Amino acid sequence: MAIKFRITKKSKSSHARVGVIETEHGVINTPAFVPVGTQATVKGITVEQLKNIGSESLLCNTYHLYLRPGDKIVKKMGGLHKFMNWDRPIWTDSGGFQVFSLGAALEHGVGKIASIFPGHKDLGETERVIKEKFARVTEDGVEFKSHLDGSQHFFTPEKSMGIQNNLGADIIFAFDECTSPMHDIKYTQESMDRTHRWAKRSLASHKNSRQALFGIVQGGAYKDLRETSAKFIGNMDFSGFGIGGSLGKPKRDMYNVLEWSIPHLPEEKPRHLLGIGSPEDILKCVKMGVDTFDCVMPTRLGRNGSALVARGRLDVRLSKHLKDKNPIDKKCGCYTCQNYSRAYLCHLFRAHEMLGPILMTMHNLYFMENLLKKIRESI
RNA sequence: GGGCAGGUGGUAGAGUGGUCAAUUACACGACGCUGUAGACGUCGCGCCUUCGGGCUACGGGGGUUCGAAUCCCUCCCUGCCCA
Repeated sequence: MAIKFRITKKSKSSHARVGVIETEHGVINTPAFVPVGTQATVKGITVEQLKNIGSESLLCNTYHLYLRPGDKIVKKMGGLHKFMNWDRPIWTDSGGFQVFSLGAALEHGVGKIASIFPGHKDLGETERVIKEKFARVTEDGVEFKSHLDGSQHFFTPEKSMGIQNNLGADIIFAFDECTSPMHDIKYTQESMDRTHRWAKRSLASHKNSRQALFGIVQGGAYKDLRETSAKFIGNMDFSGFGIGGSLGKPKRDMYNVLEWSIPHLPEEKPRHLLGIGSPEDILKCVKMGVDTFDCVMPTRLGRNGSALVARGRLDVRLSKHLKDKNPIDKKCGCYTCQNYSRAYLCHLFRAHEMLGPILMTMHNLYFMENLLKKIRESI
């Protein structure tokens, strides 16, 4: 086993648990938030800053690093840890999400959590988007066009494993297809069955004993499918499990998905909820038994001017902060709040100074780290 | 005093007889962001509106024309050059 997972405490009032994932590059105390560093960097901040914030691991993306600089180069440079100078645990996403974000998501004009229903769309627009679709799914794998130069590529479970092996993360994911909330049950089931076959192939081609492979539960927002998928994937010899794919339309769908899936996953292995990470969601999902989360939200929001605060978000770009001497949050212990006012942050964003996104990213990641720490202590 | 070039919305700067309330950018205002095609995107940005439209606008005034930001006259202002 490339990792060890120890559950140190279980909640009496919920399915929440406290634990530790031990890897070759150190531990991850769970429940944990995993910052996303798609292109071998958490946008805007150094690994030193990330460590000071307290992040114990980060997640990079197979698709992006395969296209640039190329997994072979990363391998030649000594692997991701050495390449990006991060000696703590790293996760890599399998590239399956890009099948979605460059394929169905573009086609349907939605995210993982749909906020619109079909029927309102202009047909001409839809048609055009489909024509320009970047990804095509077949039994063997996914044919896709690079978003960088339009070149053709083909990912299979074996190829994803090979790339992730070259990248050298501690925890890697099986190749899957992330379905859209707009997919009907028929397509979602076909896709899920295919993802199951891909899971077997991923497992079969996974040879590197230093990496832990996580399987991914799919099945959209359909109860039967989620249960089937959780049982199927949960019974396989993975080191942990990711819950991915469409999480439905309204928010409660997502919680249903977890309620349908988690009971079928082995208790003693870690569970990761892919791509979810708003504070409210994490609070609820931990109670349902999720151990780890990765999400671009804190970094993206920060870069775009929104700070996470106890009450929700605070947009420092707003004119009302122009003369505000207060920090984002007086009680926050992060570097940004210890040293800078809202007025200054507001100014940085208006002046398009890069320090703005940097300071805000630091605040938001600290907020998440602090949130998860409090959650761990409260279980 | 003479010559030349100009004066367009918060700013810069298009437009040079009708399709112009006026391209575009910036600024400004608001909203959005959940395994990152995202330090990004969307919307608004003369006034009023029952959202159909109405009204006032391209330095000021006058004129030509069915019609002027666009052509003519005049005044004012700005910049550059010469004295």
